Amino acid sequence: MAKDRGAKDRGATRGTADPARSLALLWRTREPSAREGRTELSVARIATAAIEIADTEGIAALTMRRVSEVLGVGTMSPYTYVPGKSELLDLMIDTVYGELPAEAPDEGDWRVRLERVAMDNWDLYRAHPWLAAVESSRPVLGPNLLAKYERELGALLDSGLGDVDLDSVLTLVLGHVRASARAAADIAALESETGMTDQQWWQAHSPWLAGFATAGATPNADRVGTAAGEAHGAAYDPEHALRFGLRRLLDGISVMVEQQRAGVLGDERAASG
Amino acid sequence: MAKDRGAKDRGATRGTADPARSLALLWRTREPSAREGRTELSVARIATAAIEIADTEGIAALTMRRVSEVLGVGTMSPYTYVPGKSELLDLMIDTVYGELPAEAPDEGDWRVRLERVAMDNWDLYRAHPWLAAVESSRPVLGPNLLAKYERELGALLDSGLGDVDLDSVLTLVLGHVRASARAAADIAALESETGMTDQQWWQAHSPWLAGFATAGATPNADRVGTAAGEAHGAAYDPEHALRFGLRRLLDGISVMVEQQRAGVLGDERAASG
DNA sequence: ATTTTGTACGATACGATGTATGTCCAGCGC
DNA sequence: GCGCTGGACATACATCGTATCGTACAAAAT
Repeated sequence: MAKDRGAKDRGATRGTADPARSLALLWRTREPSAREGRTELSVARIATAAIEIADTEGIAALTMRRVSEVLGVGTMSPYTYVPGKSELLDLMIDTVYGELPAEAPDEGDWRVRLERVAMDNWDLYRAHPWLAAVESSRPVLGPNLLAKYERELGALLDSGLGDVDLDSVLTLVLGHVRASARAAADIAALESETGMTDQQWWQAHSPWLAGFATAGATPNADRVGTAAGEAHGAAYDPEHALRFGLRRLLDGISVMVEQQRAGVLGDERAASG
Repeated sequence: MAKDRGAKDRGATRGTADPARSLALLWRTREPSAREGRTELSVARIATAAIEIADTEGIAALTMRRVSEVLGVGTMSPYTYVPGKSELLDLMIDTVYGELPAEAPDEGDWRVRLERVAMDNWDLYRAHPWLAAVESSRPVLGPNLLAKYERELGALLDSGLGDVDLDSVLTLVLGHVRASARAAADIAALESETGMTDQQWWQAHSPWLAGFATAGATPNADRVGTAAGEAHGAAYDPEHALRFGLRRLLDGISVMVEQQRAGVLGDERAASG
């Protein structure tokens, strides 16, 4: 009974488990059931149901019991096809990557293409808000993630950057998109949980705050906070944060690309490591 | 028994709960126990213990039972001082903000100062890796967060940017630092859980991957992935990602600052909203 | 046609977790 | 002395992931 647990369970919202099993799952090593008995379930059906739940009810509602319920089977039945919840998350992730455009953007220069790549990712996050919260820093390299990486690198080849910088640039931009998407998903989740808009929330609590804080002690915060709040209609506007940050990033990357072309840039990593 | 749960519990690792209670907690509305009976516990002692646990054992190990155990009291005793786990997280967050430097950086121009602000935040995340994972998009404005915001804005005043852009710039840079810190904490957690370095992990699983993937189908990914892995000694190097991204961001922000000074920049938000 | 076998599926149960609830007890004012 | 108040705690419950083991049925073997 309950043999060597202890390191398990905690992977609840963490998309990474035994990678060999996840890899086998993602690349569909398992033959589609040699004996062909009664096969109500399948890896694909389970993944689809799980994605549906996470999309519509939020990642917190994604429990194995709920998945089973949606599929109309017993609680433990999905475990025949999927080793555990972590592997299921890995599977969900690689599955939705498959919804990205199949071709690398080919119009414009690297800057136009990179912006396009960023917005494609943004759109995917909007379609599957749980994705940003669940991606791991040690991703399981499924077929669709591999294809995604290949495609996105392809969009940057004409920048003239070296391979290492190529990876750094892509990681940086996609990291920004992911962070914005995470924030957006957080806000949406909070709004549906609390039944209050961000704006309503701040309005409801600023009187409290005013009561506690010493008046005039934080002039910059008061002034800038108010200005930002009014400009965005909220304390934080994810869509604005995305575009604002993307513009600064692309400008900053342009500086690097031009330095590189002018031969000015030595080996930058030597100075930063 | 267990009346209207359902919207509770899920706040497990989410640092936001009933904000009025959190605010009252953070600003210490509650008098320090008028009756002075046997007072073993206090809000401060609970917060300190919780931070200690999260620092040394990871945020996943932070349970109410563990907190009570460390304090040497019964499981439910902390609830006398703290309404719930979410509020405790809010309290922990504002408490560690208090460890940041008390004064705004005053050497150099805005760029030097902003970089300093970024690195101060980075250092805080290194000291408390759980922080990056727990900060909410709807933060509870405790005294230390308010002071932090005031101080960080002060470092940027000489940039000549307008109030709204000031907030956007700060949010952008701190978001990058936080994302890097989150990634670093993720990696560290994975390494201690799995007992494997990122590098070891990739080396152990690249044979698997090679077996699945079609050889030669993804040349860019293969080449760039290998190059990046060798350059950083891992698939992802958080410290490098932090510095690389910070440089691009500061370059990009410089472009904006100079455009602003030259009067070139109209109202950017009109075009992006 | 009958037996065997392997696998899909499910019922039950366990440990972990947040926290509601009711109780006990120490110290205070009277 | 006596009741009151507020701090501390033991117990219990719902929910979650999942280990374990039993059942039923289709394909294979006879």
